[in-house]
Amino acid sequence: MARGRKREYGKREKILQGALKIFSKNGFYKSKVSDIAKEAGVADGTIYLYFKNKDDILICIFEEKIGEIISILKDKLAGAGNPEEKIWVFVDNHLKLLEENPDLAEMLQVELRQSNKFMKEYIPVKFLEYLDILSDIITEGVQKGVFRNDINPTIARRIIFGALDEISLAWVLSKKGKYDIDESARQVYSIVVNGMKNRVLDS
Amino acid sequence: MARGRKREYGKREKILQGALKIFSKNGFYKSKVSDIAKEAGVADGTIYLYFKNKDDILICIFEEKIGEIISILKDKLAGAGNPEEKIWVFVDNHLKLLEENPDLAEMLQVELRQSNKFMKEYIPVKFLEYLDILSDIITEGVQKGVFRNDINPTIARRIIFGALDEISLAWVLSKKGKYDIDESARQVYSIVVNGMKNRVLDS
Amino acid sequence: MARGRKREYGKREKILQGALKIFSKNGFYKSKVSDIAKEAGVADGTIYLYFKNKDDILICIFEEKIGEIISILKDKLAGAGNPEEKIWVFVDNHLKLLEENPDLAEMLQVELRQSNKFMKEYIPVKFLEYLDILSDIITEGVQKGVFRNDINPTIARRIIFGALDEISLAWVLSKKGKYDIDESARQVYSIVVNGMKNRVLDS
Amino acid sequence: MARGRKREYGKREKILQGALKIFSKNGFYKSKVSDIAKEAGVADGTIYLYFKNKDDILICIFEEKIGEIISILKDKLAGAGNPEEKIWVFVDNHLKLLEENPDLAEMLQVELRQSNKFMKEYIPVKFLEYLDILSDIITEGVQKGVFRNDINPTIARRIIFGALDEISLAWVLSKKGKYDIDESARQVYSIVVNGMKNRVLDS
DNA sequence: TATGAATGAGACTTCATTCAT
DNA sequence: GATGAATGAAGTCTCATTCAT
Repeated sequence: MARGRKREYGKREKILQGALKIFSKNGFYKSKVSDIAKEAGVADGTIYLYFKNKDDILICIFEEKIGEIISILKDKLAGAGNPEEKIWVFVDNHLKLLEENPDLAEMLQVELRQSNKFMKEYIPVKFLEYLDILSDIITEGVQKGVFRNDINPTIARRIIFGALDEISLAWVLSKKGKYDIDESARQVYSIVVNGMKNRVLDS
Repeated sequence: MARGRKREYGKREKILQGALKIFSKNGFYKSKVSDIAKEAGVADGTIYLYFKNKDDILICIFEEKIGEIISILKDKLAGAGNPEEKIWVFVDNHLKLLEENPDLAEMLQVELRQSNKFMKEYIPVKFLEYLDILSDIITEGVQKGVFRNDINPTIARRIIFGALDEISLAWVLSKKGKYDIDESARQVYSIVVNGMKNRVLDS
Repeated sequence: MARGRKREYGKREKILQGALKIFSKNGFYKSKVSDIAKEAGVADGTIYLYFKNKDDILICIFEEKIGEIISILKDKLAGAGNPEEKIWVFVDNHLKLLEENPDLAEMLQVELRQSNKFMKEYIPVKFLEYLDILSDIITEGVQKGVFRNDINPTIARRIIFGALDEISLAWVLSKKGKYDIDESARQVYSIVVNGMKNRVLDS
Repeated sequence: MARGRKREYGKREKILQGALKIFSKNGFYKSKVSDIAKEAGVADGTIYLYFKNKDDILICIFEEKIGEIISILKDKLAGAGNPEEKIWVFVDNHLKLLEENPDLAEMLQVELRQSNKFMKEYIPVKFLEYLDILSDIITEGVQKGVFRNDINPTIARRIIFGALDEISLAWVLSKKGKYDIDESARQVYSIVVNGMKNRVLDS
C-alpha cells in the first residue's frame, strides 16, 4: 500500500481533482491551466512537473477514473449470477456512479468526445476495456442461450453504452433535476434485456 | 486595399458548407475562421457579413442541417404504417443519413455536445424537435398497445437516440470502415422494438 | 447664389453634417465611415465620391465650419468700435456659437487637437486665420495705447483662445449644464481685457 | 514556446515610460500595444500582467504623472507668500514642467482630451485635484482683497488653466522652437493677475 | 521540488476602401 | 452618379508553456 512520497502523489492527485472540476465546469478548451492550478492549490509551473501538457491531464483523468470505475464494476459483477443480472449491475452501476460524481459525468459526456477528436493519436485503452466487460456479458448470454444468437455483441454493447451515455448526458445537461436515475436504469435494463432475450427458451 | 469582388450568390451557403467541413475535421475550437473562409472561397471578413461570430456559424449549421433531416424524415414517416415500421424508418434514416454525410455526422457527434455547454444561452430547439418525433412514435405505440405501457417515452427516446448516436460515433471514429451501417440499423431496431414490445398481445 | 447641381452639393453637405454629428458623438477614431453614411442617408461608397478618405472628411469639416465662424465673426466685428469692444465680440461670439452648436463644439475641442497630430501634413490654415483676427485686435489695441505695449499679441491670442477653449471644453464635458456661458463670457472678457489694459492712460 | 526571462524589476514603470513615449509620438489610437512593449523592452503579453488593457495604461499614466506634478507643485507653493506669488509659482511650474517633459506635455495636451471622451466613465480625479489648487489660490486672493470679488474662482481657474494649456499645445505643436516658455509664463502671469487684481486697494 | 513572472505566437474580429453593377 | 457586398490587412488580447530563482 505504501506508495512512495506522499507529497508527490498528493499533488498529482490534487491537480487531477482540480482539473476534473474545472474541465467539467468550463469544458476542456475554455479551461485555463492557471485555473486548474488555483483550484489544486499549486503553482502553474508545478503542473508541468506532473503532466506533459494540458492534453495529458485530460488523458490521465480518463485513464484513472475509468480505471476506478472498472475496478468497482468488476467487484460488483463478481457477485452477480446470470447474464441478465450482470447487465443490471452494469447499467445500475454506470448510472449511479455518474449520479454520485456529476463532474466526472460531465467530463465523460462532453470532453471525452472532444478528446477522441483532437488527440487522434490517443487510443482510449481503458475505455475499450470498459466496453469489453459489456460485450463479454453479452457473449456469455448468447452462448448460454439467454440472448438471441443473432445479437452482435460488438454492436449491442455500443447500443447499451450509447443508451446509458445519452441518459447521462440528458441528466447532466438538464441540471440533474428532471430525470430520475432509478427509473432510467430500469427502463434501459428492461428494454435492452427484453430486446436481446431469446424467446424460444421462454416457452 | 480592398480588391476585386465577384458578386457571386449563395455565399452564406458556401460558408456553412466550408464550416461544416472544417469543424468536422478539426473540431470547433481548433477550427480557425480563416480556414473556413479559405474553404468557402471568401475573404475572412465576408464571414462576418453573414454571421455574428464563430459561435453563430455553429448554431446556424445545427439549425439548418437538423431542419433538413427533420424534413426528410417526416416525408418518409408519412409513408410508414404502424409504430414498429416508423421506428425502423427513424433508425434507418438516421444511420443512412449520417453515412452519406460523414462531415455532418462528425459534427453532430462532437460539437452538438459541446454546444449546449459553451453557449449556455443556446437551446437546441431543432434537436428537441427531432427527439419529439421519436417520442411521438413511442407514445403512439403505447397507446395502440403495441409497446408495453410501462415504457416511458421520454426516457425511451433517449435510449434509442443514444444507441444510434453511439453507433454513429463508433462508425465515425473507426474511420467509417469497421462498422456495417445496415447491420447496425437492424440490430438497433431489433433490440429496441423487441425490448418495448407488448408480449401480452402476442399470445 | 446659384451653385451648380443641387444633388451633388446636397449630398456633400449631408455627409459633412452626418460626419460632424458622428465625430462629435464618438470621436474621430471610434467613428465608422458606414455610420456617417447611414447618418447622411447615402451609401458607404458614395462618401468616396466626395472625399478622398476619412481624414479628408475631418479636414473639410474644419475648413468649412471655421470658415463659417470667421465669416460670421467678421460681420459682427464690422460693427464694433474700439479694441475692447472687439475683444468682447470675439469672446461672446465664440462661446455663443459653440453653445448653439454643441456638436461642433465637441469636435473642435477634441478632434482638432488630434488632427494636428495624426495628419502631420495638415496645417490648419483656417484655424490660424481665426487666431489672426484675435492678434490683429490685440495689436490694434497696443498701437492705440489701450493695451500695454509689453503685451505680446502672439502669446496673448493663445492665452485668450486657450481660456475660451477650456471654458468650452468644461462646458462640453459637463454635459452643458453646470456652466453658465454668459457668466463665463463676462469673466473671460473682464480678466483678459483688464489684464492687458494700459493703466497709465487711465490716470 | 515561451523563452527566457530576466526577472528585472520596475517593469511596470518601464511600460509606463514606454507608453508615454509612444502615445506622445503617435497619439493614443495610432499607438500599438506591441510598439509600447518593444519600447519598454518587454513581451506584448507582459503588459497585460500590469494593466487591464490599453485604456488602462493611459489612465495610469495620467494618475501617476499628474500625481507627481501635484506633489512637486505643493512643495513649491509651501514656500510662496501671497496669492499673486502663488499664481506665479503655478504658472511657472506648469510651463517649466512641460518644457522639461515634452512627451508628458504632448500627452496631456492631446490624449487627455480624447480620454475624457472615450472613457465616459473615467472621472479625472487627479486632474480636478490639480485644478482645485488653482481655485484655492484664487479664492484666497479674493478673500484677502487682492483679487476682485466679482471673480468666479471656478471659471477663473479654467481660464488660467486654459491659457497655460493652449500655450503648451502651441509649444508642443510648433516643435518646441518658436515659443519662448519664459516669456510665455510672464505674459500669462501678467495678464491674469492684472486681470483679476482689485484696483480699489491700489489707491 | 516548487514557484510564478514572463514569454510570444496566434486567433478573432473590425472597418476603411474598392469596384462591378 | 450611386450603390453596398466584398475585401484583407492589422490590432488587441489570451494563455499554454518555460525557466531563473
